[in-house]
Amino acid sequence: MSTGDPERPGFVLPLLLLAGFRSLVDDLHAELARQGHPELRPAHGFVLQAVGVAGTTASDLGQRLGISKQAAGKTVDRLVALGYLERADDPADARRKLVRMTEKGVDGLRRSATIFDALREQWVARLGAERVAALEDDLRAVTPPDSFRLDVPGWFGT
Amino acid sequence: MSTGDPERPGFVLPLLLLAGFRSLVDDLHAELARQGHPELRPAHGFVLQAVGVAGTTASDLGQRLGISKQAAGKTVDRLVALGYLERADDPADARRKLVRMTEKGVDGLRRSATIFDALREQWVARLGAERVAALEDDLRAVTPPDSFRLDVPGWFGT
DNA sequence: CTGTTTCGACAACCACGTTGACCATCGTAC
DNA sequence: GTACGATGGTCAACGTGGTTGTCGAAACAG
Repeated sequence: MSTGDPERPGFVLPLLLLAGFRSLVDDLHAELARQGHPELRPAHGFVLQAVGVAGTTASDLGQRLGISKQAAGKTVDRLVALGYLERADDPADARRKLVRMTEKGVDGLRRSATIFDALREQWVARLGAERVAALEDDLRAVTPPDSFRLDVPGWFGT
Repeated sequence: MSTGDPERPGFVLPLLLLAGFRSLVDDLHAELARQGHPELRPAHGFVLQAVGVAGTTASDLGQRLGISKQAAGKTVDRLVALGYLERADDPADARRKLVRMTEKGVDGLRRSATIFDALREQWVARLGAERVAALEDDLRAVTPPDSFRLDVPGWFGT
């Protein structure tokens, strides 16, 4: 931080983690915008990932993301409006509405993966493959295995 | 991710970074709640940090956090309502309203620092001091030096 | 004294989350 | 076969953390 205060050691670790994450995500979306997906927002990639190629329902999506079914439904609405997802009726159950990726959605997700791979390569180029692998191993060791959620209540919120 | 898809290598790095950050922040706020600060939200710590012991103004705060002065003002409103910040007139400039931490604010910030220190110690206990230091060094090497911002547009937003 | 800049506030809006309520449908148990 | 509980989707109201645009009051430079 730029504030002139103590700079307790503990503060820098979370800040660095956040900075690393933000750095990757910012770079990803700058590149995605260049590749024809300027509307894709950081959270959208996670949602597309959670929808998966097989498709899902809003309720299930909510569970996967650790958010309410209503929130999941709203997010799906936005992605549908942007053309990344589409809804279809489930012939076997009239209550359910299947959520599937469109071609555009698949393209966005595929490009995201490719760009993330390239960004990881940049880290490897700068740090060396072992350091990056060690970083991942260490983070895996200190984070709960189920923490691939994307709830981030309110982001940071509520 | 639990989705049965390719698991491109690039995807896991940002996810791990986020998981590490979230893990620290979640633990921090669980402990802060236990220590009498249940209302403190993740973003608030960064704001208090940015306000600093010297105090500041809403506009300046916005610049430090990389957000608009209006957004900074609203955040200050909330922290004031919670009793963590207070506003005072600037005797030298009738336009400005100084923003300062209250005793409660100082207490919350001090406790946050202490808890973060303890959490870092847990990582050291699990990974060893050199690995944690290496992790920090590596992250510093791959993130822009100015990236201690807390804008996170919209979270992840807008 | 006048014009420009700056600060704080207000209003409208958006993204993303929350609860609570409600209706339609499905599956089961009787 | 029907009544009933569980499930899926949606609507409404709300909270938080952002955005932009406008505006008045105070400061400052000419």
